[in-house]
Amino acid sequence: MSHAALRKSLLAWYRANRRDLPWRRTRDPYGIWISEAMLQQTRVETVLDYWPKFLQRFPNIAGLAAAREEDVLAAWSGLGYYRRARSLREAARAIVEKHGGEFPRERESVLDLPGIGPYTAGAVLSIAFDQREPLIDGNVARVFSRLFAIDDCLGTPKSERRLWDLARELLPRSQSPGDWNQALMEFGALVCTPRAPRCEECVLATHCAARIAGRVTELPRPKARPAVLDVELEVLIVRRGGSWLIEQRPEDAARMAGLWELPTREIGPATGLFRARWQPAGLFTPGREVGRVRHSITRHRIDVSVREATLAKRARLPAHFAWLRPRAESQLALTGMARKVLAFAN
DNA sequence: AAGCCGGGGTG
DNA sequence: CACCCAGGCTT
Repeated sequence: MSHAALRKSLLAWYRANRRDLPWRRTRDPYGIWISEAMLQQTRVETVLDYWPKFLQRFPNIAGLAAAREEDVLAAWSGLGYYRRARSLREAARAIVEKHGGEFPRERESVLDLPGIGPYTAGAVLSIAFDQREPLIDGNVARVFSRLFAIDDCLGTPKSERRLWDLARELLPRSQSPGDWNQALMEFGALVCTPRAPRCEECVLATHCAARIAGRVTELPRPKARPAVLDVELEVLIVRRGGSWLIEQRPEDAARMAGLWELPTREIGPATGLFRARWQPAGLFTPGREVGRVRHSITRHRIDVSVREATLAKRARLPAHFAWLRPRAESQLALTGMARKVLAFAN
């Protein structure tokens, strides 16, 4: 299929099938940037809940730059990959410092911002500024690897180079590059899906190398995944009035730094994800188990034993403890696991 | 190049 | 269950 015919078919499909997503209703680079940061490794359905609230809370670059980090984390709470939130704020501050508060239009300047890599740079520049910049995300990688029967494992330098070369080559000259990039991603999300792709309704099927070779289900070749680790935790429900005792993770923690969680310790083999014993010792008297909760954090599969507990008499709580008042959850940067356990215990 | 970061939906 | 999602950063 000629590039021209390919573009025509896919753009026609996109015009007829594109979802009406809220961030597709704006041309504001700030809103588009926020959506792209949220969408990193995160499903559209999840972002639908967070994007409007985040924009209401931090309406523009200056507002985000002036915000306290804990407030940005609170708005991000539950989305995961919390470095994205910190980077967003840092990048907003850099834009105020170096670019007069206006989102930069030069690719190199955009790539200099923390949290923005090749994908996000291409997305914001093409969608917000109509620049002829390509992008590769998980969807586009899958579409291309099938369309052109690329055998190399995803993630290798060879396949990366090939994918970006293709993306650059296919980018239309006379049509909106933002629409084209979004058409590719939308097609991957709705038709050329990871499993059970809808080849019967695929407008590119007759020209799909994988389809012609009968290899759709074996492409793309996935990259090897790290082994899963099992973690066993004990989490305490300590009530005072209607409040719950919560504990802040250290600022220098490798993961979820500074976020709030319920008092937690690892029961099984230590992974370093959570502390090994209650701190300080003797503070809690654990009571009965009220239930178990399953959770996962990246490659860790977590089995949580939720226990009621009481504080020792005349306990002196260290400063990293606090009481979470009812209905104050939304204003605090709780971990997703803490939200899950609280919802369960309620 | 490989490992790491959250959390959840889906087949 | 396994897989992977509008990735980026660090080593």
